[in-house]
Amino acid sequence: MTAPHTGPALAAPNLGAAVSALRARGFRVSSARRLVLESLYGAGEPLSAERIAGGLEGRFPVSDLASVYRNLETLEELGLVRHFHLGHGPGLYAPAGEEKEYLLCESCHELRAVDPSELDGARTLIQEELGFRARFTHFPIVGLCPACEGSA
Amino acid sequence: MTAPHTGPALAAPNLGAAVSALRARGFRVSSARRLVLESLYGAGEPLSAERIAGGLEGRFPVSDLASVYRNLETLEELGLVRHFHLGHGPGLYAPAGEEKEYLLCESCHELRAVDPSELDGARTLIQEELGFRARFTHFPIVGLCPACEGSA
DNA sequence: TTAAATGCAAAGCTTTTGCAATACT
DNA sequence: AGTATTGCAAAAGCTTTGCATTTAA
Repeated sequence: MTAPHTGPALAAPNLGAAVSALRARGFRVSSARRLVLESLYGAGEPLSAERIAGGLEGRFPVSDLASVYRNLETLEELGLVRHFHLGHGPGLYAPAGEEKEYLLCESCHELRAVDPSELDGARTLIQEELGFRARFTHFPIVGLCPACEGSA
Repeated sequence: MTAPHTGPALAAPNLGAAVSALRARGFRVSSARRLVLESLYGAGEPLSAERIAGGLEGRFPVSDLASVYRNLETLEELGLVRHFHLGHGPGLYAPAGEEKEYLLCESCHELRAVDPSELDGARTLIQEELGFRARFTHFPIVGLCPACEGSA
């Protein structure tokens, strides 16, 4: 928690840039920390801490879960990583940047990832009507998918 | 979990109606179960299971946490109760019906409850554009409140 | 009477914390 | 060399489960 430096969010487009950002801010690049970044950038999908610590089914060495959590926290404070929740399971982590927003059907539990631009209409409307700048990135939008809405 | 009857959701406007609904469906009205309902209808605000079991600061007798959870689950399956999450804390429970939807500022953590009608514009737009019927009742909409949006 | 529901204890799952040992810079 | 970071172990916070006992109907 006591970090050499803490500043505003910055997203890195790839592993190398993330490592540079760490060094530039005075953070060490330990093997455990590098492993977390490699997993996140290598997976191409959001990961749970457990999955990262487990080595991503053989693609990476197994590592300590507590350290993974600590690194994810550090990386998130730095703005290199974000986490979100899709339901009652563990939190999911991904490199900051290429955010997706999620629609979760409360009936059939189908999960649909959409590009933020697809929700810009709603975002604008909410901002105009309520003054609130919505980011649907931390929790999914829960509701009924077209199929379940139809049969309701 | 093995219930005498399970059917579609029904909201009850008050304690008496909820008790009747229970009986009508063949569920027993035990003192523990009644206590959960009394707390939920009496509080006027969403409650955690822990708070219900704790007797709501003296307003009700202390009861068993596991039973509270089991009853909340039963009542939710029946459609008399719903639960939602506002952040990383425990789930919150309230009588079904008078739903609120929540806006949570990710910067100052201000929580704003809004009437569902205030989000109907956005709901309609999302339905038109994505075919998805959004209910912002299980997770809050996370983003920036007017004040924090202004200073960003 | 009898099966639903309780109360207690224990465990499960996710995340956090304390601390001595290690390793990055 | 000095301190950020690790690895291990233990605990914390929320929720679920097993089971013998109680109780509503």
